[in-house]
Amino acid sequence: MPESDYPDIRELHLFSDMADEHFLSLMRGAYVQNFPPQIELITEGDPSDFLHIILSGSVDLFSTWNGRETSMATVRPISTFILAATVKDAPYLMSAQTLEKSRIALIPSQDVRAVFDADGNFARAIVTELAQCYRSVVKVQKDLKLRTSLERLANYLLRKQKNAGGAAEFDLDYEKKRLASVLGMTPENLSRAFKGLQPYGVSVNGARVRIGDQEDLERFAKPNPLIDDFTT
Amino acid sequence: MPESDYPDIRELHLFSDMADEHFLSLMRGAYVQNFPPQIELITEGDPSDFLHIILSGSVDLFSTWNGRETSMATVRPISTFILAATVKDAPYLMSAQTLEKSRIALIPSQDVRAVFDADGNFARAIVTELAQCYRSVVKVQKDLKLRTSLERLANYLLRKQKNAGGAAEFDLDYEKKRLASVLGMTPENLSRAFKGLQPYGVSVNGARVRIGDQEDLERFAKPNPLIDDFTT
DNA sequence: GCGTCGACTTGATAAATGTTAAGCTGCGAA
DNA sequence: TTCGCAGCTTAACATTTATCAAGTCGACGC
Repeated sequence: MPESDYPDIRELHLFSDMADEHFLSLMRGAYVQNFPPQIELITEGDPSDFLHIILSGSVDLFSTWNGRETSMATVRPISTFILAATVKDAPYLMSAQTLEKSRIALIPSQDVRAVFDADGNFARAIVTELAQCYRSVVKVQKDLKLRTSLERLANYLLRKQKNAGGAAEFDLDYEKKRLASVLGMTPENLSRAFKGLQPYGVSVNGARVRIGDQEDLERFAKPNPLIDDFTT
Repeated sequence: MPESDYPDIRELHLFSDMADEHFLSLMRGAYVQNFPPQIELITEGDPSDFLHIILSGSVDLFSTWNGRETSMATVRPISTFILAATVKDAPYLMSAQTLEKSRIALIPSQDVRAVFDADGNFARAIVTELAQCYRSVVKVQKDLKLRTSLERLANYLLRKQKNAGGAAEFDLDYEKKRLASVLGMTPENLSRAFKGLQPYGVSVNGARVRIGDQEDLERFAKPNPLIDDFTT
């Protein structure tokens, strides 16, 4: 891996507290690759040979069963993914494909496990990261089980709006087909759901969303930090 | 905590490799309590003051939103729960209530975090535990998003059967109302789903389930280790 | 400009799931 | 024993969501 990439990775919470010696040993075995869009990086069920770190671009994590497919999450820079499979030395549970041109660092899983055994700070950082991941998935599960698709969309839009600094207008950051899959519905149903939110002041034009009356939408969506706040 | 409880807890993977000194310091601050059935041990949103370890009985983890409630998981001895909230010092995401008379150990969260900082072996054990929890929730999410309720029930029954040693008959281990909630459906729909599995040789009498033709049911259920095998 | 393609939308219809209400059944208390 | 109740089932109906089939629209290449 080019040394110019070291600082970005070193800044990641996961690597910031570990000993230099261990960090360098991880980096020596790692390499960086550029991938075009729509490349399948990982296939679920395969052994977890590498811990992946996305440096630029974006990656979709998805799963399939019996001819069906669903999008589980989207990964954006700079973060790792498939950490749990790496530390457990277990098969990947999700597949991964690039959504756009992406730069990705790959660290051999056995190196990660070796350093994890040797460096307590690294182990502790992994704990924090995994706890975060776990809590995020629990929130998604609550979202899926407790809300209708209309409510999921409404809360999704409010979260995006918050991310966009609270602006009344913002852009969806991926295609609607994928958004539908993330929210656990069909594209057709997503179209209808957007219509269903019009009475609460939501309008859409392509990828551009406008929330006319945030309070009105919130009265309907009833956002809850124990489901919608992914920072805690 | 009575010293007679130490060995059971010490055997838990989470505590088996840590230094004696640290284990004892955790136990000194801990205590054990017996709870009657239907007692709410934890309320979601509360600060995570204790790591809980269930020594006997069983505990339901559930969540609520907007007047709705869903069962997220059931915890059985001997294991910990609410580990992620403890290590992150973040609010509980789920509530917990005893299903039956239960004996539960409580370790102050701040003690866990302190020992976690001091003991690398403990930190590593927490990583393995959290990775396991994370992967389990991902599997549940795949189950929810990729399968219909009939398919979820069919695969649930096959998993239970495996747990029961492959016997053709076995007992459901909690009431159907709760099972319905775990599987993400209403009790009425669960009744219909059991009927819907009759053509595949499933019969039910109270809590007793009989799988007449396992292969036939498997042809319908299409179980997949990346969803249904909770040991990896 | 023209055609083509993919993303999205729309409407009609079907399937899955939830809701409401009623009734059954087994069990424990009076 | 009888009553009352909780858990479960059933049936009718309502709602939600998916599926299928057109149809619109805009981007792109030729």
